[in-house]
Amino acid sequence: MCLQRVSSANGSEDQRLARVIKSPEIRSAELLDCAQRLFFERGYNNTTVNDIIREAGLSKGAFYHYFPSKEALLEALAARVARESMEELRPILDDRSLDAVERLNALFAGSRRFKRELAPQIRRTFDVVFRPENVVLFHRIDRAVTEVAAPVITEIIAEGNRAGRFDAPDPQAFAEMLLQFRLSLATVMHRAIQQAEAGDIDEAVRVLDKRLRLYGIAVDRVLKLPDGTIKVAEPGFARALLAADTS
Amino acid sequence: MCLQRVSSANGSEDQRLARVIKSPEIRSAELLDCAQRLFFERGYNNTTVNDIIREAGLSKGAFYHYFPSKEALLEALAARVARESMEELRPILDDRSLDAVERLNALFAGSRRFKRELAPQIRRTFDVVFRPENVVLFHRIDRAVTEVAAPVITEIIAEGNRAGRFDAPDPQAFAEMLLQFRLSLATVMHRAIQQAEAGDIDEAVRVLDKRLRLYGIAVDRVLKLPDGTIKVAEPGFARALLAADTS
DNA sequence: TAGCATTAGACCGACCGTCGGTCTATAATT
DNA sequence: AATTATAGACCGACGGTCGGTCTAATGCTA
Repeated sequence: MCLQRVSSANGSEDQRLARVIKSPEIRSAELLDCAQRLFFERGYNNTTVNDIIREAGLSKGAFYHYFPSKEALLEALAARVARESMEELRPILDDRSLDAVERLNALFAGSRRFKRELAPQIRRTFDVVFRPENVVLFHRIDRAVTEVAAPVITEIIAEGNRAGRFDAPDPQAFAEMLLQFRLSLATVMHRAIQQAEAGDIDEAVRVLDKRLRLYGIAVDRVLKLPDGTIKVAEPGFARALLAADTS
Repeated sequence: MCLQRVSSANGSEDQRLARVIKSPEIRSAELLDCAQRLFFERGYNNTTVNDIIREAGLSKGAFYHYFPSKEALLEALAARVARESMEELRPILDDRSLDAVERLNALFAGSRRFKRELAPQIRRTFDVVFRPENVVLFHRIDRAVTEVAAPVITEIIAEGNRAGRFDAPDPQAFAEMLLQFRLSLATVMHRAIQQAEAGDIDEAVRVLDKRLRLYGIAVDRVLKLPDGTIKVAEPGFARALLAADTS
């Protein structure tokens, strides 16, 4: 899909790019694909526009035909990532049989399942994205995710309030605060990944697992639920993520 | 303090910078001063090293004699800001007469007082630092502040636990989570400032004030305190900040 | 309807300006 | 003499621009 180079008519190696015309949707999707791979591998600042177009097999001009700037590409990528992860969880949001607590738990469970399935890739990505020098990348994706998730969480909290399960004075404000809260895991996650990579997997698993449980308790408390109601941790999850083979 | 230009020995105007030698402490402090002003005015990415040395009145070579990179300068600046704001609150931390709840409230009150005193400047700075394109600046300062504040908050929580006022399973983890929590105010703050600048001061004040109260409640709940125990909001504070004359 | 002209816009890549960072020379200090 | 602090010319990388090319679809003519 990436990196096409064409030999010229005379059969000798030709360094020039062939002019290949594709539909704009395909092209921009390909650019996003390449950008995603590279950004998640080396970070935003460490990926040049030239890297991207080399991988995608098209020219500078073409790139700037599709995106007004490198920044804009990042923005578009963040939006796509946010949209896709939302779609991943769609079934849970549409399930009419769940009450607010069950729905929150199902959302956490869903994103755990997703992470387990793609454990090696996720771990590598986290390892890059949570690095301090990659804040820009991290922050843009976070903003995009928050944007799509906030209304959804707000609605769940409002529903929980109506059912008398939650006691959240202001669903929207609480949704925003809870979403902010999840970022406290980024640092912990990054530390754990580093530690695991350094060889101390057991300790890393222990710490991460504990923090996931504490995070769940904090969420419980903010919503006035009994400690342990919201389940963020899960036996074996931390280990599955941290011990994933990323070679 | 910034921008000195010197006429040469022959009395004629000399465009070259004179070689002025100062003690390293002074020099690096001056560089940090200039950097702080510029970063807080235009952001990190929008301030070039040349801008800084022009303002500070010294050469490229001298700059790189003191700091190995622009990044390192930012790091040092963040550390200084964190250290200074900590010193500002030192009296409260040293006050042996306060219990844990009182100490937390005193810390919030102290940082409110600080912000009120410097309202115009603080508001302008927030307006810049909370902008999405300035995440790097924001994040570095946040990290530095978190680093110095975490042990302090951990100790307060532990003390509150011992006194039976808090119920926080893991003081350190809870300290880190609570510190993370404060970032939820950044977005709100930024929105409010924008709104105030757009003219709708009353609405901005109302929103910010409400969010400060809700933030306090969230903190209460995480620590298992009755709603309203921790006072983050204060009558007139939001207005003092948002209506400050920044012209 | 075959053949030609026109046009939109996808695409190319040389080039440019900016900016972080380096290097050599030199002035002051010890 | 050696070391430290400075100056500022210079470098290379990188994001972004610009003039122009190529192609496929559309319109027009005979």
